Amino acid sequence: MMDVRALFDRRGLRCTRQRERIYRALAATTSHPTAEELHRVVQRTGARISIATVYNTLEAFTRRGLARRFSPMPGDASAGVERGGAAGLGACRYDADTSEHAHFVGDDGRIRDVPGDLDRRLMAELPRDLIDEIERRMGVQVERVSVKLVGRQTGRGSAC
Amino acid sequence: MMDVRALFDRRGLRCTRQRERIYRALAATTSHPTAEELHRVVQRTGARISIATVYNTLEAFTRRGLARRFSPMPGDASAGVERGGAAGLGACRYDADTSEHAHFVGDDGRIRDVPGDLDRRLMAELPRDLIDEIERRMGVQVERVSVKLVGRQTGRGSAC
DNA sequence: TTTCCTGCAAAAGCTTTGCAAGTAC
DNA sequence: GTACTTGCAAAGCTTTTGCAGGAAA
Repeated sequence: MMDVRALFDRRGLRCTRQRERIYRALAATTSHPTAEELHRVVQRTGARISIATVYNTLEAFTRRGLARRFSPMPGDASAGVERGGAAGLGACRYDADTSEHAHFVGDDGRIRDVPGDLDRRLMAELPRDLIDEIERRMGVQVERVSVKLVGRQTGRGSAC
Repeated sequence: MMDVRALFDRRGLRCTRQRERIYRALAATTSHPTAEELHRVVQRTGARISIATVYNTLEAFTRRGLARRFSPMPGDASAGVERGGAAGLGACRYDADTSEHAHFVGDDGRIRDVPGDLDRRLMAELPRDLIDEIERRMGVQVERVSVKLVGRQTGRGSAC
């Protein structure tokens, strides 16, 4: 069990029942849930909570670095967006793992983490000097490099 | 001047005045415009066109591989989304360049292409055998690798 | 006790859709 | 002539917001 209160303290967030449950639910899964999904999960634990609070809380988490947010839509493959869904896209997905890691986005829109060791090797292959040159030439400062693999599920896979 | 009609033909799309203008407008810019922006541009050329048609057309283009779509929101930086914007996120952005290329997303939400040569070097650094191993371990087939650089604008830059 | 958070309902924004009229082929 | 497109307005979904009551520190 982790000390969520300390975590919140460090980021200047008040520790409320709702926030704690949301955070625990988010940290307990690797499924990159949507706000709606988290809402359902938290409610099932017997807490009174509104969807607006879930959104507000996730926004707060994201801004304080306690969570990452991903926009809907498999990259731009347009697949995975079954029906006329939301504002055309689906809903944002969230992750309590804020570390730099690669994702695989399948044609069903699901986001899966690339296994840690492969992920690290992938990131390590991106040469720092090339990034430096991009910064110089484009007049920018690169803060994060996001690698997304887009494709299809073909089997069960051996790694989680 | 390009033969848009032939392009459409090859993809099984009827060539209408509206579609042709939308395509030309999209192909003529590197600014990754939104549907709304394209709508304005096309209207300025003196064409009667509705926003719904722009959306429908861009959807058709995206599905037939004539355009790429990007979800709003700088990765997940949450920055760049100034005000309570759209459904919280902004609007999707489009690009007639469907080739595999890296993007830089600034804190203002603007998307810029990484200059061609740097882009190619960056993509080339991703080792095929590592991707292969990811496919094997995860039980997936990787169809595209999307690299996105997230950061801030610091100067004018020397390259477009 | 002061400041922040929650819930509710309403608003906002992007995108899609139903339908009648129009147009490409 | 047939099948696909367009325009319009309305609907749809996700996310934000205003406000009054409640809770954290």
